[in-house]
Amino acid sequence: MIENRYQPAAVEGRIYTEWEQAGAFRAGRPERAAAQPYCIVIPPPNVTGSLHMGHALNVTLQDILCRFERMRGRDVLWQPGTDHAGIATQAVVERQLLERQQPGSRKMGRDAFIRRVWEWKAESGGTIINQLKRLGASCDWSRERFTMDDGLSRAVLKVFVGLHRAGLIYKDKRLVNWDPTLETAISDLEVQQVETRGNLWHIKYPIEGSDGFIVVATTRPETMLGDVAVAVHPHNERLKHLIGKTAVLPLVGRRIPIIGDDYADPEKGSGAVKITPAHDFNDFEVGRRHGLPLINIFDETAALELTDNDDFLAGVPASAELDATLSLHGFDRFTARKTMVERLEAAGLIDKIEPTQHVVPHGDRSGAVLEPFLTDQWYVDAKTLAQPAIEAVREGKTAFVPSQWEATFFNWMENIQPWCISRQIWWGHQIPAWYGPDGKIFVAETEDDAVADALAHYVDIEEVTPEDGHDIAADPARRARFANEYLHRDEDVLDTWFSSALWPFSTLGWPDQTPELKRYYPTSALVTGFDIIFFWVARMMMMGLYCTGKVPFPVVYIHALVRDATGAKMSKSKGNVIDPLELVDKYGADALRFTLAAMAAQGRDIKLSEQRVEGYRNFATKLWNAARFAEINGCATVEGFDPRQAKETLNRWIAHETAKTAAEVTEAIEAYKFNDAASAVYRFVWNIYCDWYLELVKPILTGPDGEAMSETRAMVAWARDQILKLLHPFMPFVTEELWAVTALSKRDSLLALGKWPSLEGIGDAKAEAEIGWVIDLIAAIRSARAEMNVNVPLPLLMVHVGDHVWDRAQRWSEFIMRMARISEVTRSPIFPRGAVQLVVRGEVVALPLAGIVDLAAERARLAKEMAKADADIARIDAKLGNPNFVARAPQDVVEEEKEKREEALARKARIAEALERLKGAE
RNA sequence: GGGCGGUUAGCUCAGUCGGUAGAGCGUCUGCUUUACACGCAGGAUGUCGGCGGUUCGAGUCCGUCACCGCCCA
Repeated sequence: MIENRYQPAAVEGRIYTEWEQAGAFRAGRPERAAAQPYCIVIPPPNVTGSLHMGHALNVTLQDILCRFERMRGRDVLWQPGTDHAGIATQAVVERQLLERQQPGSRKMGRDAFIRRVWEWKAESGGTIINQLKRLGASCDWSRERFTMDDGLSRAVLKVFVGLHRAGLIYKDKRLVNWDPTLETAISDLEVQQVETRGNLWHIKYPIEGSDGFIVVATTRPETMLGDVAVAVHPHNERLKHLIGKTAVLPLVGRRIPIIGDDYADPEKGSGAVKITPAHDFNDFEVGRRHGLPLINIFDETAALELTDNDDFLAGVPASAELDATLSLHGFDRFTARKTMVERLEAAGLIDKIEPTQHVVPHGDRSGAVLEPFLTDQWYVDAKTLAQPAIEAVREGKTAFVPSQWEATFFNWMENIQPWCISRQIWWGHQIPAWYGPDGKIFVAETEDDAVADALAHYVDIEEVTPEDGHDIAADPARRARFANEYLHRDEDVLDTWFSSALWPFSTLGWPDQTPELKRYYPTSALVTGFDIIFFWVARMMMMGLYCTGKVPFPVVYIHALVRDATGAKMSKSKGNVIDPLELVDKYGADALRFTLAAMAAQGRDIKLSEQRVEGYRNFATKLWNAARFAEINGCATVEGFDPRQAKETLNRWIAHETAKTAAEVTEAIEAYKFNDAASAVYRFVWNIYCDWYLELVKPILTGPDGEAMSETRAMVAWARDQILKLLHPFMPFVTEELWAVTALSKRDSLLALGKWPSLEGIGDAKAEAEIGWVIDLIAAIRSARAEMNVNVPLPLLMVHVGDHVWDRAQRWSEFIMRMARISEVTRSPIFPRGAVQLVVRGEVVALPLAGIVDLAAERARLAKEMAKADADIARIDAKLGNPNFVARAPQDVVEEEKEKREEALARKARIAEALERLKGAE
């Protein structure tokens, strides 16, 4: 006997093990060799990660799709894996070293540190995978990949070298967003612009050969040490006469030109701006336009670097002022700012200090204030790669769902900037570039290839004799020595997203033409959050098209972000994450999954409420008890049972409703409307199957044995089985468990590998009409007696009804008596005095309540109905009285309104009669 | 500054051909009805943010304003 409560904690682990042991999630199961493939690649979570609500939503939706397609018979590959997450992981391990008071990464050295990270990955990298399993994710774990696996790393090298040869990866010296705490460059996307309160310092720069000053306004006075010019707008009436003159940079003594450039907005600040090309993106452009030098005044940690800084000292005469400034060497930028402002104030060079609100770039990982920094970095020519991706979306080869995201995608792709892909950290794919003693760069997939290229080059320029070149090339030991002595590999690693961009095909074996690649690529859909459209989706599109010539997926389903109570994005650094596993522990994975699916309406963020999860836990219990009811009543799956052959109207009706629901659920999942699918199956299970079918079926199941009983038992079990299937993608654990425990003999297969209901052609409008009437009648009686507070059993009179209605009433009398507490159903030609009138689908029935009923209550009830009828009539009359409506509205709409009017009038007349009779009863 | 989304019942949210507003939770009333109190039955609750327009008809389309949020600069 089934227990009366479903206990998720006791079941989920066991069920998951069964799935894995059966290889249920394995792609390429032999019996599906001829099936159509279906493939989703998981957005690889960080190995550092632990499951948060965003993962839970993301994984639930993918699992729904995968389980759905698997049940539809397709050969499903849900490709799992994790991302090495360069900066994040390196930071975690470094923090750990610090906490344990062990030597830091720099002290350990590169190789030791990387070994340390691998060790860390080995011991805790599996955490997130186990958490995904707890949610029920049906990934093919045998194919789990990691972005730093050998195979994937090979793909990375191949793409890097290929893009470099094609001129689409290049090295460039330009300003990058520099994170001074992580001491690495980051990409534009990793910059968070934060609205910050600050000051606008107005500083007076003396003008050479006069007593005058030009006042520049800046939010970053410390960068003035790198100033190379002052700019004013050429049309600035007040200041344009200064163009061509020279200013003397305070604290330094550098002579800098005053130039005309329309970047200097006359309305802003003082109208004049200092130009610091090495420390400001806009100034960099201004400097380039005017051929100005670049003076970098910071080191990698954004501390001042002044002594021995030739650029800084060039052309600056020695002075006490300069010496004082040089003493700031090594100061942090913010300390330097404070000191410098004090000195300027003392010198009377601060014109004013204006409080201001401005945006300051911060690193999204470290939270540090970023510094525009002049460095050599590797870039991807994203503009070129973006073109085919833009085309593909425009042509519909890849569609976003909801489609509004396409605008976001285009907007970014059309304005895309070069992608800085080098990072000055150690954990990641080391850039396959080797430098020769002359600075020549050799990019190759292996060191051996680089050596070969280098030898060819140095023979070519006669640094190495052809004979030596030949000898070195022929001898592995000498090649290694040559590499060691003459070549130096680039220290940097690639942006994590570089390898993620290859994920849809690198996980399938690319660059080898593996059977998996052939079968599952392009994948079938991508499911992800909008926050990584730029980071990941766009880059997969670019790389996929470049490397394989095909879009990596035809559909990108963009789901909502699960936000915290204030609507802020949940993130580890903010510490505002809700732990989904706590909810799983408390209510079960199925309840959480169903909640997320039900709330996954397109285009809206999710604020999760625990009450909702509790409600769907109750739903699982309801389902559980429905199965228990079936078991108690001997309803077991009948092999080969065909619902189309059912004779009982009630059974034909539930078959009809089941088929309708199956169609709704199927259609909704196909359209990625997970919430519609969830509510359709919820409503059916609870409000149709449990509330009505199982209740109506009770007299049959407790009645005498016979054909009706056996057919009904079979139908109860059949409908339950359909429910388990329809619900399985949403609630895999409880449905799988019920699939097993409700079986008399072992089922053919696990439910996870079961067949999705395909119930076309099961429909019965007549059954629907008949059972619909019974339901409406019972509801009307219940409502009336509740309103009048009558609990005793009552007879039901069918008042001057036609024969076929009477027949129907008799057919269902037993059911009506049971469910509406009716003592007997009889036919009456007249309406008895003092009876309560109900109208159900146009037929009048009466509850003889003379002496029982509270006349005042009944009068009130009728008055309420009368008011509603009047309101309906008034509304329809207003419509039909409008000649424009009759003339312009579609004919069927007008007809419908006329019918409604007739119905409302008839209703009103009956209510009037009833009120009349009530008077007679008094 | 540019763009996007939101504003619907006390709360959280559905409502994708324009045709009399829905769910869950909460709330109120009544129930030891032989699966389930994580339950059953019944009830109440909305100038669909404001204003204007299109239309026979607008929560739904257009314009505008307000507030909230996000993305980009």
